[in-house]
Amino acid sequence: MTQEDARRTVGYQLKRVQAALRAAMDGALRAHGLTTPQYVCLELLGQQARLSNAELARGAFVTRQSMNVVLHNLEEAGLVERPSTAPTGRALPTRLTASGERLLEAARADVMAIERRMTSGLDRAQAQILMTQLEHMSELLSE
Amino acid sequence: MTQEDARRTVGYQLKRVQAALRAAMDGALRAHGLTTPQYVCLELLGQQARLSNAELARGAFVTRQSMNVVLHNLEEAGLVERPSTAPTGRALPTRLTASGERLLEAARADVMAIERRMTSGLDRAQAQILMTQLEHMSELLSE
DNA sequence: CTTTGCATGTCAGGACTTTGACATGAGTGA
DNA sequence: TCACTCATGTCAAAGTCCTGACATGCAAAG
Repeated sequence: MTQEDARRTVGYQLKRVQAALRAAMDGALRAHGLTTPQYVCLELLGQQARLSNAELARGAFVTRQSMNVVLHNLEEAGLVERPSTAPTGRALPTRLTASGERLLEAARADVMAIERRMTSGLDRAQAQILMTQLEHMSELLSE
Repeated sequence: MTQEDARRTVGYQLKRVQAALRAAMDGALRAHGLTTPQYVCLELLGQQARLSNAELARGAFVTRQSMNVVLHNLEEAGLVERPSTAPTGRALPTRLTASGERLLEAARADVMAIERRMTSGLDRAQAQILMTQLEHMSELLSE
């Protein structure tokens, strides 16, 4: 067994790419005053408004508690708004503010550039296959 | 733009798989009394002994400080050993103990099973291509 | 109607990780 | 020889995140 063997697993390379991606995103988002979890939260809200804290947490793969502090920070910055009282149940549906939408659009441009750079070695068909494979792998692990 | 668009990026699916993988590994390793970072550390040492703390940190994609506490915990558990004084420079080359090797082998079996389950939708050739693509993506992000 | 289960928001506490900083040792070039 | 650079280990402090727990509100089964 050579020294390379453990690094030659899909799991290890997955972690390596994810670490590099996270670092790249942190760097790019710093210019916008955002952290990566904050950006993910804005992105989720940009695609579907009225998401609750718990739904956002699942979408960002963090706990409700972690998303809660992210949400509070975004609210203090005036980027999102939540009703002070729940319209139904306990869920507080969150929305982007106007400045939140503007910041999201600006930040998204930089993040998309990173995504394109990361996948610049793949053509569109390959990228599509890769994404399908990744989706399948998630499902295989969750069952 | 539909609500699915942001989730349909390679970056998002990457994070999703990595989260599922981390959860699966945490669950499997708990039976061995190990955390995922601890296992990664043991695995790196199993393939190449005499690695320094800084080298292990880079291999596990964490900071030196984080790896340092991992190493101290492993040392307390008698799974690794470090010289109290540096043979050259400041680096303290770490080695697995006999019980560390035994635990690594037992834990590795479970982790490999997870890796196989994750990639069970791919044949050997596809898995190889996937790993090569991931390696390339890391390099594109780091440059 | 009651009760049971389930999901949500929230609090407290602890564990883990990082940022920033500093001193030490090795190698390099002037 | 000497200053400079680089990498390493280590300390302090802060931030981040999670585990565990609890109360509230809705829905479904009894």
